[in-house]
Amino acid sequence: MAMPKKTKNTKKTSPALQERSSRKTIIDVAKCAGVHWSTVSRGLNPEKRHLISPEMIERVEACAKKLGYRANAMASALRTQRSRTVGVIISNLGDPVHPPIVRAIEDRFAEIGYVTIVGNTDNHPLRQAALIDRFIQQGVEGLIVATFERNDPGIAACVEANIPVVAVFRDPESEFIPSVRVDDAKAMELAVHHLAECGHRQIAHVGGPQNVSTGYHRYRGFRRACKVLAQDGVAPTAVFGEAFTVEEGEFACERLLTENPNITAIVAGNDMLAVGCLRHLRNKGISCPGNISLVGMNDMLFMDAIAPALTTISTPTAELGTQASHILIAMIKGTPVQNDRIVLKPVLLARDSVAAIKLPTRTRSSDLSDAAKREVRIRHRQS
Amino acid sequence: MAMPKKTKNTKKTSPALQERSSRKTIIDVAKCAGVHWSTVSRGLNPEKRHLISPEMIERVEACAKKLGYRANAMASALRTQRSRTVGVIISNLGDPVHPPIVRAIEDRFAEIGYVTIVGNTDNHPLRQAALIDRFIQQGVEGLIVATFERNDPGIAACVEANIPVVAVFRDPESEFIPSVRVDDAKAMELAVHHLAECGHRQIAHVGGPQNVSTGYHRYRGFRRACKVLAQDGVAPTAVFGEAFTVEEGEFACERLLTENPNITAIVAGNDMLAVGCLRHLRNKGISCPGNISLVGMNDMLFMDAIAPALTTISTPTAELGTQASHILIAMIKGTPVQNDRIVLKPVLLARDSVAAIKLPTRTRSSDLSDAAKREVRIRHRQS
DNA sequence: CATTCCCGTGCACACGTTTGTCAAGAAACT
DNA sequence: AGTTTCTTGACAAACGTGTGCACGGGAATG
Repeated sequence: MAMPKKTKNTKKTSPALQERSSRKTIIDVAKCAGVHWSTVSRGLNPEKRHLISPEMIERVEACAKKLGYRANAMASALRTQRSRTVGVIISNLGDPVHPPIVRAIEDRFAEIGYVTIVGNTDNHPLRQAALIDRFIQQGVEGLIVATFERNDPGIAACVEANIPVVAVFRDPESEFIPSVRVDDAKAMELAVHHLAECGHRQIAHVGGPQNVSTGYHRYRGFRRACKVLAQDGVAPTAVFGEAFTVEEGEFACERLLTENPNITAIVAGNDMLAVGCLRHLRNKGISCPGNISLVGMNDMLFMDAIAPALTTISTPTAELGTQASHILIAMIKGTPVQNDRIVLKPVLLARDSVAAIKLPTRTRSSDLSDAAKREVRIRHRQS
Repeated sequence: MAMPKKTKNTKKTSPALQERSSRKTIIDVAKCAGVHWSTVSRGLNPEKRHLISPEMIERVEACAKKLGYRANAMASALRTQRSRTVGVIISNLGDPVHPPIVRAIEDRFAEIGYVTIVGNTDNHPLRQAALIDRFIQQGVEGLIVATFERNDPGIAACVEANIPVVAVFRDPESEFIPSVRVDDAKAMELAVHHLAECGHRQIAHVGGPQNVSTGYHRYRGFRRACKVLAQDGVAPTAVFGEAFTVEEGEFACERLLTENPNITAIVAGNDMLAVGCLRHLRNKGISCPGNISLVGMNDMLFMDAIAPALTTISTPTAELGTQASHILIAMIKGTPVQNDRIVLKPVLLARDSVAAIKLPTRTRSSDLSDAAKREVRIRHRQS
């Protein structure tokens, strides 16, 4: 056979590869400009551009634009080991609390030319594990995780893979993981104090799952606040939903009211649960705030438009995402991060779902209102 | 053997590269299993696995697991020209219509091992262009875009780059771009007919921007429906917001009512605009539905919980995302796609923001209710 | 004018995979 | 037993880019 043994540049590549080869490479640009492609690489890279003469840069850029050249991010990532990609893991984009967080993260990383990939776990631990795996495999430079449970085993996989991770919205209670969250316990204290000020004494908590830090800390904050006010006759009760959903709130509220028909106020662990409570109350013909007052948490979108406008604790979701991004960016750059345990302050938004009731005997709301009152802003959402 | 002349694998790589080198490669696995790395590659690749003996596969897999090997997606993508990545472009994740769409897309692509990257444009055309550019550069295999305007120039960049694109939620009016959307005109017809049935004759449209297909088609549908019912005395009016936001709805509603104080019903182009209208009405002390009835569109989350519960046209957002994903997956695989112009049916959800008013003279609601009535489902959201 | 220095460019290797080709060994058939 | 067929693993060439190193030429200096 007359075939030479060195048949390198023949059509060895599979047909599938050729199809998309319309994409221009650095070599095409070099050919167009009549220079070596390494020169093109430097001319197009802002950090190495100073090595190249200005007119050469101009020539290269002109050719690149003419050919519609776009650098191949995969090749670049492979060579530099930097994918310019971060991952965000949440339980469910459909939950209105998450989109603002993700939005803020995407914004911050877009600013530095990074791309954001998202994944939903629906609170399945193994789906979370699979997601983290896929993202690491994909080469993410960092991860922002909103689904960590307390002492989550999934954390191990991340630190083992030596990839920067920050927890947002939850407290992983791990010394290795920076976190950004709101002061959940404080939030519940605000709610309880507000209700006590309004004369409520039989206060119940409709909480979320206790294996996630938000549910746990909020319940603790609720109990602590009640204990502080025990001298005033504040008596706590609590039921828990299996998840932070409207349905679970509805069920939990039903259980609560059958077991404790005499409560006058509910602190929900979440606006979702609060909406569930509201639905149950409406179904049973119980007036809110006429018969029972209700406080939610997070101030999700439209919580000021529902009936009754929900008194709730606002959570700065966008700020959460922004702060988490700042930390992660610092970690990626290798910059030392000064404060990696950020706890934001919650604010009570007094609206229409809480009513004052007549105090039974002595009135001593004055001394407990002192500290609490400063935290309260009576305002409706403007934006 | 003492020092071969081949000293290639010396420490030539920059220190930055070495840091992360804790990551195991296919070579580590091969060394562990005592075979050539090509064998490892095939043993781990389901499609080529049949070329390898079962016990060898087992050995390779054991080593891979032992070392915690994760294939480098970037290298794989570079070699195969397939990144297993898709991009989703929306205007704003903070708009409650979008998250369910994105969620559905992420789900569908996760099923086939793909990763989803998202980007927000805030309706800036150049930000959209930049985003498309970044995504293509990133090597996405396909794009789902929810921000195309009518005859959007950004489409050109996509088809030129020879990358599959499908438009969702909007109609790009381009022959090259498959699309999945709801029948906007039909939706407005449902609304107008419903109002007419309830006795309304002075019906106004608070519409969105006319350069986006949704705003445009909804206005056209509104006008068409009014024209059909002109014999019954239905008179149309219209004002437009600059964007689909609550604020724009508020302003538009104000303009509408100062210019046309005698209207009795409003068809909003969007639930956001509807909520804006509601806010203006409340501020002015105008009762809804007492004085003015209101119909929204999309049935965003909590639209059944606001006051009054909003009568609106439901949009199957998740279905939108799912259908778009199916089309895009087919395009990526190269499978011919049978129907690439999907138009889903809207459904009217009658709730509390529409009230019947006494008809002025002759009552002939019977004949126009025949066709319309079948489309109406009186139900409140269950989930 | 000769030497030194520096600036700009070209060369070649490496990043970690996938995959066409091929040689060697086992099995099966004549 | 010899030959063919089949199985299995090894080899090496890419994918497109970044970057250390070497080299060439012009300017500056003695």
